[in-house]
Amino acid sequence: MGRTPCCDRAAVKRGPWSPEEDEALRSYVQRHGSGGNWIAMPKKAGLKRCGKSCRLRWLNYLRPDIRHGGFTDQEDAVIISLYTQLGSKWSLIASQMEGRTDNDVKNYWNTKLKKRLLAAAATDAAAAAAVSIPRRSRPPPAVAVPRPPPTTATLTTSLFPALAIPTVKTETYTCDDFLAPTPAPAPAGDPFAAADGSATSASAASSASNWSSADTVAAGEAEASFFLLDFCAAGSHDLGAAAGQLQQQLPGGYYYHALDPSLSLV
DNA sequence: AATGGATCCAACCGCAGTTGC
DNA sequence: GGCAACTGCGGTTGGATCCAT
Repeated sequence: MGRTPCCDRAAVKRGPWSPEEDEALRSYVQRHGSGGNWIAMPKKAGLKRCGKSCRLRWLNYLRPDIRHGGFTDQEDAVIISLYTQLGSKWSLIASQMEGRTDNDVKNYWNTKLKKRLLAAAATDAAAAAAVSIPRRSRPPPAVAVPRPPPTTATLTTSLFPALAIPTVKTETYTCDDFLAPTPAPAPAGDPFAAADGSATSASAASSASNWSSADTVAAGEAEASFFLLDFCAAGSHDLGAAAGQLQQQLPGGYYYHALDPSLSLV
């Protein structure tokens, strides 16, 4: 037995909204709210629309606080970061971005960001092949550091200081945190897979990360890891400086990190 | 100017979770 | 506890627009 339809499809209008319908919906919601009942609302507002359609139109288009298009680089970074940590939880991601809807973020990811990541991953792979660097084959760092036990601490970063993201990391980072995980085979159909068939950091960004640090997502895969490894090996524990240098050395990449300079490597 | 492919994004669909009876 | 109604969400679709040829 199928699910009861939310409305009579034959009796409701579908497709693009007219300016008159928009105005009717806007004025009704602004005067009365949705009344906690989107199903009953269209009739009260004089609209021949399904309640779900009204709700979607209001949330995604008519709400006064919505911004459309023109995503900034900072917003790109936030989306990539949150996508890596949360996966396709578009509503959750959008809730951390002022004036953005889940639909907007989802569309932006699917039409632009994902392609940008794909292109960057391809460039990355070509560059790595050109210099014949054995990826993830370096010896372990000389610095032996104890890893703090995982917690559910709130992660505070410079880009979204008040964002409470469940994370398995404490706020103390170790050099180990900047190592890419053991290369896993890419899932079937992974567009970001490396030439050898292993998953890349972009794979992770596209399907929820398995990186050990929530803040080094998609960090240019091994290049970023190696850089931070060297940084640690050189004896520096200044995470803020590491982030800055990494950004300079791998410009225009798809990596993202919002390392809080107040944090430090141990 | 015509056309066909690519891109964008609003809107729809169906499922899962929540709520109230 | 069971059921139906409702809400919220993520995936997908299709029409409009853009752009290259």
